[in-house]
Amino acid sequence: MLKIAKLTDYGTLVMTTLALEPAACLNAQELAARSHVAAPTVAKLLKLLVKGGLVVSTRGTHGGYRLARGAETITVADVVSALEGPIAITACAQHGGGCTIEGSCTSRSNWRLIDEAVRQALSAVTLAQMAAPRVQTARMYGKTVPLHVFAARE
Amino acid sequence: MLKIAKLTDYGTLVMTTLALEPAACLNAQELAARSHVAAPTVAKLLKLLVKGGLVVSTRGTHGGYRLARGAETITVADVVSALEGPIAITACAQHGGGCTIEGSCTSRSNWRLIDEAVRQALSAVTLAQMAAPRVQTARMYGKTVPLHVFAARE
DNA sequence: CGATACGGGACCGAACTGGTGCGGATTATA
DNA sequence: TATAATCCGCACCAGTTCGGTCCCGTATCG
Repeated sequence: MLKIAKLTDYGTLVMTTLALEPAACLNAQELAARSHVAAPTVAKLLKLLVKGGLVVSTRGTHGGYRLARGAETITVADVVSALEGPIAITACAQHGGGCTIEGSCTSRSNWRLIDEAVRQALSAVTLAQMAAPRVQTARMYGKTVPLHVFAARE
Repeated sequence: MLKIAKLTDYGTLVMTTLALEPAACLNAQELAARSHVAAPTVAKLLKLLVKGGLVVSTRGTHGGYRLARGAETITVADVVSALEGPIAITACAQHGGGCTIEGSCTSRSNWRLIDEAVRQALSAVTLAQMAAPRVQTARMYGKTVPLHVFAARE
């Protein structure tokens, strides 16, 4: 558990695909084919990524998407934030609401430290690094995850 | 987002409560009162924590719970693992299933590094540290979270 | 024997997630 | 100017998960 959403996982996949061809303007369909993610899902992701300012879109006949910045300047934390909102392990870290039960709340401040550590871990890896091929037989998704998305797609 | 389950949050609260009184054998009701978490929820949490080997239980009339080890040797990662299962940011990290699409899977190995970093972040903080009071007005939960659990419980 | 308290389930409603579809806006090309 | 390609912003749906509650069995102490 404590895992990122599957969509976010797909999102990084799409982003790395995009990072491999910085100059080109790839449309949603093309990105779907290259990343092996279902086309409608890719489209949905791209909208969010545009909204987050990570990719820029071009409309029209030969429109498509490309990274807004260099792949070295985009971190995994950026992608996660764009797709899932601000990174906050605990619910209380954001929206400083009411509920100031200081007495039973001594541990809360420590959560923020953990929060920060996790955020740094995600910020430490850039898209460029993620896109770099590694000589290793990476396995993907066990039985609990729909394989059909990746298997047998052309 | 990317947040731990609310139950896990409560779990750490209960654990720190337990850590404050290592010698005593507190029952579920007492722990609920002290941690300001609903009693049935506390009971549920404790079952999982016992199963995870973090607390030991005593049955009978004056039964209750106490930490299985010293508070300095129990980390937040332990609690999270006990309540949410193994810590794995990405779904593919666990159950090495099929789906060996090496080509489109180059980024997978990098996820494991991030995974490890997050795990270390959670392992770095012990229960003893979480229980240590801090002179700071910690705020808890914004509008999106049920306050009634904490507010007005005697 | 009886009261107390843990243990392991089943259970339910609400919220979220992944995934799909459709009408509208924008741009290049013929 | 007309047409086709493409992005955009929703609304929608089914499945799953999550938080939370309840019940009954079992163990221990007095």
